[in-house]
Amino acid sequence: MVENLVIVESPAKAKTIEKFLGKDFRVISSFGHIRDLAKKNLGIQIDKGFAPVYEVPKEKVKVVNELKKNAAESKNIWIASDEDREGEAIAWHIINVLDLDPGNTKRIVFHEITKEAIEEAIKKPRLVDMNLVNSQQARRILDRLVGFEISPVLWKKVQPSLSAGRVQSVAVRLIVEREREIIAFRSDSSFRVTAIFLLSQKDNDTILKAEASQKFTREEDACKFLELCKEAEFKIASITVKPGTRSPAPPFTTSTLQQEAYRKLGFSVAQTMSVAQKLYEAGKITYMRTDSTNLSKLALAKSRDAIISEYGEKYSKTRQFKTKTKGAQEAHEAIRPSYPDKATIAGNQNEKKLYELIWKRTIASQMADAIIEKTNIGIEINNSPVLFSATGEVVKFDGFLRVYSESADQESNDEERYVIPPVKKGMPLYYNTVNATERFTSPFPRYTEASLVKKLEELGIGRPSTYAPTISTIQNRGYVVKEDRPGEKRKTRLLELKSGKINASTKTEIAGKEKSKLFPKDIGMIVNDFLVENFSEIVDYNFTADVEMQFDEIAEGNLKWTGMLDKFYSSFHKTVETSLENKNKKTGARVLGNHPETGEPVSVKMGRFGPVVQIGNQTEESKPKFASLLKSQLLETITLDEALNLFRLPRKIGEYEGAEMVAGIGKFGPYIRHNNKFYSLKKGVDDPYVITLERGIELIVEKTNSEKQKVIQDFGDIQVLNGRYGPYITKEKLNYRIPKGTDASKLTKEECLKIIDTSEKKQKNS
DNA sequence: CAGTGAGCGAGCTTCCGCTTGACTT
Repeated sequence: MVENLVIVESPAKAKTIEKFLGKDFRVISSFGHIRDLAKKNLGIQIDKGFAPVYEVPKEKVKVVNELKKNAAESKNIWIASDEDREGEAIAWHIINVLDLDPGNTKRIVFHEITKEAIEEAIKKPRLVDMNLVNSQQARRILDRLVGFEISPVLWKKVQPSLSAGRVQSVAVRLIVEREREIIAFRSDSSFRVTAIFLLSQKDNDTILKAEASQKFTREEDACKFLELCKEAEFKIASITVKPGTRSPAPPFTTSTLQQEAYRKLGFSVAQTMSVAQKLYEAGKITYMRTDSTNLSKLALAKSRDAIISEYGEKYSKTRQFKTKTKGAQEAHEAIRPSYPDKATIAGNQNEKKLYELIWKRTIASQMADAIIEKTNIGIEINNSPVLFSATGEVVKFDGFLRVYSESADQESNDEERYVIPPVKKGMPLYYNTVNATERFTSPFPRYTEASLVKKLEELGIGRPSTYAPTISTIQNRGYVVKEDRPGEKRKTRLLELKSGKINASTKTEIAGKEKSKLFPKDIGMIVNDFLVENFSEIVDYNFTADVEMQFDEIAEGNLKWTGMLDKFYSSFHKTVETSLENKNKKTGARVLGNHPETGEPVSVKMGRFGPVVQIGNQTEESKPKFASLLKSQLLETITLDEALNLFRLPRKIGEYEGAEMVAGIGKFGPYIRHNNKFYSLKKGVDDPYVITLERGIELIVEKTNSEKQKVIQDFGDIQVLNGRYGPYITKEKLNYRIPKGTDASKLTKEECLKIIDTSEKKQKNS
């Protein structure tokens, strides 16, 4: 018999707590929820007051048995799941599934994993709070109703296997609407005038960079202004110095960690979570799924010590940050190093990098403000009312900046902080260069995974444990895609005034280049439009916030959960039925115009295998012609010309060795086909619309040669091949690594078999 | 690996939030 059994949600937490509590306590984990609505069917008996049908999922049976066994061996049972509505529900499910006595099972909570906090919690056990449990049940059931009633509508009206939900559908909506803003955006340009001034005509080294207060829409006006500058006298008219301070950002929550790890380390949201999980399991950081910016007293004290010993007393400033996020439940601490005195850790590169980021952010949050001095200098011109101004910044005391400063989402175009040379009012200045550069306005940027998480968090949609999975879901469903886009060339004009001469030139720059951004796909746009038309309430940006207010009321005991669901469902279910009334499917169909030669209608729509262009209609005599859209094209924006162009491929380009050569664009990009073999065209070099027979032959020869080099040794069923990462052995479609330092060209068949054998054994053991 | 665009239609797909491994490459 064990005196005390403590049940927590996470096994890593169990391990830590067991150390604090000593011999009389055994600590085990439930691994999160142990029970959920039935997987099959709805799992809700709507006509019986929304009675949920709970079941222990297959993968949780083992855990549940383990919990039962331990419970039977223990005198006192303490349930220490998190203090939020999910945690409360977990406690309630445990009591039910293990058949414990609700009056005699002790519910305890703590927000930080410190000895003090746990001992304190043990002193104040309470009972399970049924109001909180009911608010979780309302949340769970509402999500099931929304997801499992709307998704089947999509299967009927749009395509099978699609999905909709309170969280994912809003995430898709954000991306679709942003894309439409970008599509509708028309760029403007204007000329921005910048100058480099010299303090004396003799000294070329001390310069003052400044910008004109006025921009010019037309090139002639910019040019006229430069003409004035050519003759002008410049003088310093004003100097203003403003002191200011800058404060550190709060310690990391899941969302801010994901954002910073993306901006500073280039990690995807999923990658950040997986590395953080490793650090957590190794005891190096606190829990990584949190919405709280709170630090434990212990962490505050340890950080303070670390700062004072490393940087001195004046760099320390203990702060506690208030969590501002909508709907935050604050069951945990912020994400911080377990031991703030350790600036670095052992581990792989990514673990080290992420740890250091967390360490810096935490430490910086406990450091003094930086003291800044901003200087603004006004420069007058004697022959024009336009002013120039120079701004500079001097850091008087670096404070937290010594360790860390937060990155911004968009790289700003402004030049980095710049130190103004010593100047005096009335001082004359001499221009070195004055440039008028054409600058284009840009639309709102597309979302990255991380900036989407930020936006969702602002709207109070989703939870720390679901940000990463939500982003995967909307990509897996094909609603959105994360990719790079090359951008387009654009011409910009540049006027340069130097040594009394104005020089005009045209430059090309790349506009709209994107890296790892989220783009909507046609099916995402179609589903979104369908949901906005039929379920505007659910995909409203405020829907979650509205129902969250009601869940809070339930948790407070002011609202009955079944009543809340009843009210929601009666109107929601009506919209489900209305949405099924319209017989037509939603295909995103759009008529582009008529074929210039045959006059047949040309249209686009979502077909069975993806978006297609169609020429003509199905009649008794004739079948329509079809062509797939390219990956970069959207149903919504494709033009008649672009659509017709798709029918020019596949294209015969000639004959080679008695067989036809054809150029086309396939699933994996542009190709030529010859003798039923495919050869990829070179990116940025070849174009399937214009590629010639000669170039095609070149590509075929090139590929055949490299294939020849690919086979190093051939023993029939076993081959030694040259791959992307060097030589390897292949047998029955399985690949094996060759030990380092082996000469692949001298391997015998026996040696190969030996390598295969040992590597298979290794795999079995690991 | 790279095509297809209708055809009978059974049976399946799907949500959000808690937690980790078990998988494969």
